[in-house]
Amino acid sequence: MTRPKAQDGFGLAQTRRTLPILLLRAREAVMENFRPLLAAHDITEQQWRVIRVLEEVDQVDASYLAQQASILAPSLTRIMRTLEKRGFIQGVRDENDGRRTLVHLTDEGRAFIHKLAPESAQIYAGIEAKIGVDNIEALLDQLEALLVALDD
Amino acid sequence: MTRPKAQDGFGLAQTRRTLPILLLRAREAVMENFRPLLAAHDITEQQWRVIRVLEEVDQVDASYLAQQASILAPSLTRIMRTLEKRGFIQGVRDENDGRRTLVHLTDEGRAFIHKLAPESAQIYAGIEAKIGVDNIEALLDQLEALLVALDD
DNA sequence: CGTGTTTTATTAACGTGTTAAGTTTAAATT
DNA sequence: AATTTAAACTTAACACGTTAATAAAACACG
Repeated sequence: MTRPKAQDGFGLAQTRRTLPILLLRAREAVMENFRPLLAAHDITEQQWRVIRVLEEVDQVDASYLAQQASILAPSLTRIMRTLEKRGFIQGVRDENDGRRTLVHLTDEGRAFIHKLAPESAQIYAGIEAKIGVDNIEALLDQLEALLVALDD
Repeated sequence: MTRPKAQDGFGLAQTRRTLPILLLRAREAVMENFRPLLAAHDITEQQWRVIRVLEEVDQVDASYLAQQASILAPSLTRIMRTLEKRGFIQGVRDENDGRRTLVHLTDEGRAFIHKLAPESAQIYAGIEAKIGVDNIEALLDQLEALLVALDD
């Protein structure tokens, strides 16, 4: 027995309670907690994602990096330029395949991550405390299930 | 008994399984389904949100509209200019409070929504079919709970 | 081989996200 | 009533999202 589905008169669900809106707001509510830290260190959310992915994988091509960080290729091009200017990453042309750019973190980039890591982990722990670790795990499971279900 | 938390060596959760990334990817996976429809009618996701909110409320001030559509004020200023040029909305200065702009849908804007509504509803139904209505409802509940828990 | 196709990445163009600063109008203080 | 403070936008500046077009390298295969 499901609850009645909230709709208007012509088939559209109310905007308040739809996946697009609630996923957007939930993400916004989560990110709000990280913004002060990121702003204090002059790094954007996307740049932070990129170097964190690099910290986990060492050396990868740009396409894989874009996919892992959920960033489109044109954005990654710009972000890499910024991060390279700042000395956090380095991109080198792949010898075996001249089309590819291999990217890796510099020591400076790694040091930057390690500098922010404790506070970042603390912020995430704070979120876990507010929501409940089990609730978060359940939510993550459902989100992964959604991705699988929608993966054409 | 919860599963072990996936972490790296210094406190950060793996990027693959965190709220920011999974909320982003889930939203992306959902929106992908709507993009063809929106593109075919030359309207952005955000513009569509704005006029859909207006369809539900009749006449509101810009601040409330921005909040309901989850759009920041500067973006809404630009979006309203676009939608007004296209004849879908109209903004009028509030007589009682000269700072406010009251916004309402035009007949043309309403007609536009009604034109897209069936296909939009159909797309959402397709998503519901893939994920399961009960799963979606459960997910929406959890997202709303997250918003409440994080609402400082 | 050489030509056509695919893949990888970049550039271009435009719209939105985000923060900060500026404007205009209301409200609050004194 | 005059000044100050707050509220509701708007503008500006820069970064990212998104699609389409371009460039260069690798592949396919006739």
